[in-house]
Amino acid sequence: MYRDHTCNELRKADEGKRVKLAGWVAKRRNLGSIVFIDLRDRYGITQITFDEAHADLVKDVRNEYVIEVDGTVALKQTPNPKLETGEIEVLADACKVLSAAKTTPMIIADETDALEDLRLKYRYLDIRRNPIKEKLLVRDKVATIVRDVLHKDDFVEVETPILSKSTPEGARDYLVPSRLYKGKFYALPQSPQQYKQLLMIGGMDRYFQIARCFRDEDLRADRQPEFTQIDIEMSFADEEDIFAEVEKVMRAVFKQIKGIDDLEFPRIKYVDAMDKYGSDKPDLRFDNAMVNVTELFRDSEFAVFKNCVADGGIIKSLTFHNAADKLSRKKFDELSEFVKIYKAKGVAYLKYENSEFSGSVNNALPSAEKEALKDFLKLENGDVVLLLADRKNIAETALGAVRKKLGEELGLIDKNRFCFEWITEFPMYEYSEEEGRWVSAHHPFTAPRDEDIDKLTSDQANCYSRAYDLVLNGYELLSGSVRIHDSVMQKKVFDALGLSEEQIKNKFGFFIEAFEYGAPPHCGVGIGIERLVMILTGTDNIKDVVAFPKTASAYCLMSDAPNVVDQDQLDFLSLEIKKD
RNA sequence: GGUGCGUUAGCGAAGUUGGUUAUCGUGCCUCCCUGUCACGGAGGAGAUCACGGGUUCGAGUCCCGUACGCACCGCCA
Repeated sequence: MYRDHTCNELRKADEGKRVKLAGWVAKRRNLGSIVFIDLRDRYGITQITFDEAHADLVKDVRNEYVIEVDGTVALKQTPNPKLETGEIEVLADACKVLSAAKTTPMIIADETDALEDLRLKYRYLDIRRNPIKEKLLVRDKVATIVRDVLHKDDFVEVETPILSKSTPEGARDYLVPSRLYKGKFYALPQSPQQYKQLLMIGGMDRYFQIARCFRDEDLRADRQPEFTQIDIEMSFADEEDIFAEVEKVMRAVFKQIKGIDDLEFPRIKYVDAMDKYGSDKPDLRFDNAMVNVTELFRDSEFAVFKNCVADGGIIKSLTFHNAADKLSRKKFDELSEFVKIYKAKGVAYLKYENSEFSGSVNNALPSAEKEALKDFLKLENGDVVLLLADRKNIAETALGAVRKKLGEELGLIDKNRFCFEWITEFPMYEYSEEEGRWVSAHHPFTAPRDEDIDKLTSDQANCYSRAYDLVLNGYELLSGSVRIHDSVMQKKVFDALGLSEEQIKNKFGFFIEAFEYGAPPHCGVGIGIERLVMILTGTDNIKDVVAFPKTASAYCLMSDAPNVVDQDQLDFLSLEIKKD
């Protein structure tokens, strides 16, 4: 036996007790003939004291050595309120080195000066630090709560294949070459989508899985190439059923982890979200909705606005109260540069202070137009109005990005709030310039809105679906949809996507066939567990909640994956590496 | 695929208009210290300034390219 207590277990009441602890040397403080060691394990830290008679025991012990210590619990002369075990120490009389350690390349403490790339290279050391360790513990807790809630509601956890079939129409797949079938490939699942729908056809009624998913696309601060989804599917259910179940899961998670039990789940249609917030995942922790002011400037004396409207564009406004003295000329210049990222030409602004206007378009706009704007937006002294004129989607997206940026910079976001919203009725299709055809906005098994069924193949641009997202604090937490369970309707969607009989058969053959043997109405979701844990733990970096994450270029700094393989391995797979 | 920022002892940073021996903090090593908990004090070691090329009498500093890291746009059914 290496230990009979953990490093966060002993308290005042244990005074005099003989104990055995084991862990890592977090810190060694040598005061001459007395030596203090902070012993660390997963649970916490306990101070071990080696007095004059025993100091020699740890003469050669250094930071991060793994040691086993015997001793007696004693009260500290001066307690340390920063530690849970701060009132006691263990007076050691024996110490055994279980493992020596080299000097670590980074300081292993809550506050480390190491940058992220070094922390990724030595991730196992980083995991010893509380900030990372605690996030992994929260993640474990979330998974436990989710399993608990869903099991109580009769959901069955079923594992689906990792070696699966390449799914066209979507993200790039990670491919795995087959040895037995020369020239053929498995694909790692982007999500268990088709399998879970087949489970519904298999009568599995209520399914869930904590499922690893893989997408070979470029990364972001909130996106990894492999990630985990709480995947749920329900039969004989529609939006109301799945929303209720997801809300139940979220309430349980936030109650047990955050002690919060007043969550709300408002619903916003996709078109309204884009109109008001310029995003399909708006952060509703602050209001500041955009307002369409196109009509006010249809006949504007300001040519830029007038021409924009004449060309079919729109003008969006965004107001910030009491911000006139907080936003400088320089900041607006910066914003005008910022919106160019989103292909907008720039952003204009007006300040209304002391009942007077100023700002970039103050001179360009006649008083009457400014007064009309003031009345329309009910402007008050101290207000700042940003105006962006452009094509509809550019104006919405660019000003929406400004909304998010200034919301953060002006401190409008209450970090302690958790604002959910369901975004509903996403477009059924998006036009792909690249492919020159309509593609599924969600996936081709998504059901259209009942009232749009006649638009499926005739008016793709105005056809909306029964797809939905759950957004939390500006993050897309989950996506889902009511699925098509009718072969005839499915055929129509494939037609709209321009897929031939042949292509349908090749790409989805087995899946389509299954629907001919009795498919129940069903719907489901996939909840991104990393994003949920990110928000619960207050980080904006997905790597913080993944044990062994990849870099922004999908590389593992610790293991150096991906790597070159032996010629033998390639030969088995009948693969040849093409020279550039 | 694109844009921006970054790369200087183990780690984190400074380094001015290009100019002598590259600075600071921390970590590491040695010594001193019986109540520390970011212990304290004294001393010491530790750098091909990411890589390749160029400009220059002279480059950590300026220019070009490459690699890597980060963020964003495209992408992510």
